[in-house]
Amino acid sequence: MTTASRTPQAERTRAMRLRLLEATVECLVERGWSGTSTTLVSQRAGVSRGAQLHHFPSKGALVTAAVEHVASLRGAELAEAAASMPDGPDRTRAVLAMLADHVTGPVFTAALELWVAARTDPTLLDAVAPLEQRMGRQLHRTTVELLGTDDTDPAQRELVQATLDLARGLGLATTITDDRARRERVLDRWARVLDDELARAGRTP
Amino acid sequence: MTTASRTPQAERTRAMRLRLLEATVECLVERGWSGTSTTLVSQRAGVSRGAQLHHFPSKGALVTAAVEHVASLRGAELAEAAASMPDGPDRTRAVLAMLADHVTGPVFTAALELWVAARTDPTLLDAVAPLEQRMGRQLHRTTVELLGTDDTDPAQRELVQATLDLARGLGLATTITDDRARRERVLDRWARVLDDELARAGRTP
DNA sequence: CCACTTAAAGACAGGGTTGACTGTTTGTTC
DNA sequence: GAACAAACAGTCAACCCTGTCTTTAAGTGG
Repeated sequence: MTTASRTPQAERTRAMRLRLLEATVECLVERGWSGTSTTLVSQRAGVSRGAQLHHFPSKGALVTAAVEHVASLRGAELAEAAASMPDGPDRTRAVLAMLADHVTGPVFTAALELWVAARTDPTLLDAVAPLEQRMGRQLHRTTVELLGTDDTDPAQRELVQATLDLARGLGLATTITDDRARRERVLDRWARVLDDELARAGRTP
Repeated sequence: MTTASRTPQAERTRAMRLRLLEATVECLVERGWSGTSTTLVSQRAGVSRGAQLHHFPSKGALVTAAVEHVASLRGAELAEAAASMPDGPDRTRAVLAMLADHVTGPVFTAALELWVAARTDPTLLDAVAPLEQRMGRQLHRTTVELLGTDDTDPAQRELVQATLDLARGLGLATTITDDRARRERVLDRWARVLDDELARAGRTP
């Protein structure tokens, strides 16, 4: 027999790849896109350069995989936050808080780096664009569900879209100047406006 | 004589620097931050590497100067747009259109690249942060003026801030997926909501 | 007209990055 | 257990990027 194996190769592979992907994301967050070299990633992951190139033959392959990894992280983060959403009058504000947490966390930061880099890198764009679209839709759907809006009504739909764009904008602003107080004030205001306008547009909570 | 000079040195210097700065911005827009090498910039500007390093001794100096150049471009762009703002009921929508044009143009794109790069580059951050803050304030002031809001009223102030953050978010979204129709719909909706809420907050037009 | 300063050109070294390549170990399959 | 394939390790060459240095040209002021 082939005997029971001590350490299955599939397992080793998975672990190796995961370490590399996580190191890639860390580098992205700490050093930015141009500061993320394959050498640095392999060092940080504690993986030899040879092993790295075995699993990801090029930087493009590594980063593309990292993009998907980030996407799944984002999905998980989102689902988790959505699960523990309180009911009551403060629900709208809580949903906005969730969005704000999302766009001020490391996963969004990594995504932002990839996003900006992809703008001028066709290869990367091919990998990032569809994923971003998918994530965008999922975020929209989740938000609609949490807010209890009717997505077939243009008014409500566009208000949700505006909310998501606002969140993105706040996230971007945060990367360079982290003014939490300002962010909170804007979100407080937005929550009121949103409830107000959604009610007017005929939301049925 | 002292004689009248054929080509004054001051003029030559100005022209040289301007060519380099514009080439830098072009590179930033077309190639992104990591694709912007000093060599490429000098080639693109039609300036020898020696001359480039004479005017800007380091990449940091070049980019810092480019940041200021971008800032002044942004300021000019803004002032120009603000000057030709129509009166009447569509004024709010026109202001939003101006903001949208601003965040979808090349100058914003270049600024975005610098912004993201500065996040992980202390030297660059020192140059970018104050300028960005200045530009942010100017944009806010201009918007307040154009919308005719009372900036001492928290509600109106926060609505303006939200509007600017929304614009930033739309600009960011545009860099990767340019969905003009969606943008227009969101802005149409937001114009209505904004007028509505500003009226409620007591704006006196 | 001559000393002086600034502008411009281009070669060069040092450092870093990527991916190809060779060799070694470890699991898998017959 | 022997052949085979996959995983892993590390070196190396080619390349690019930055910034220093030397050299040449051009404008300026006495």
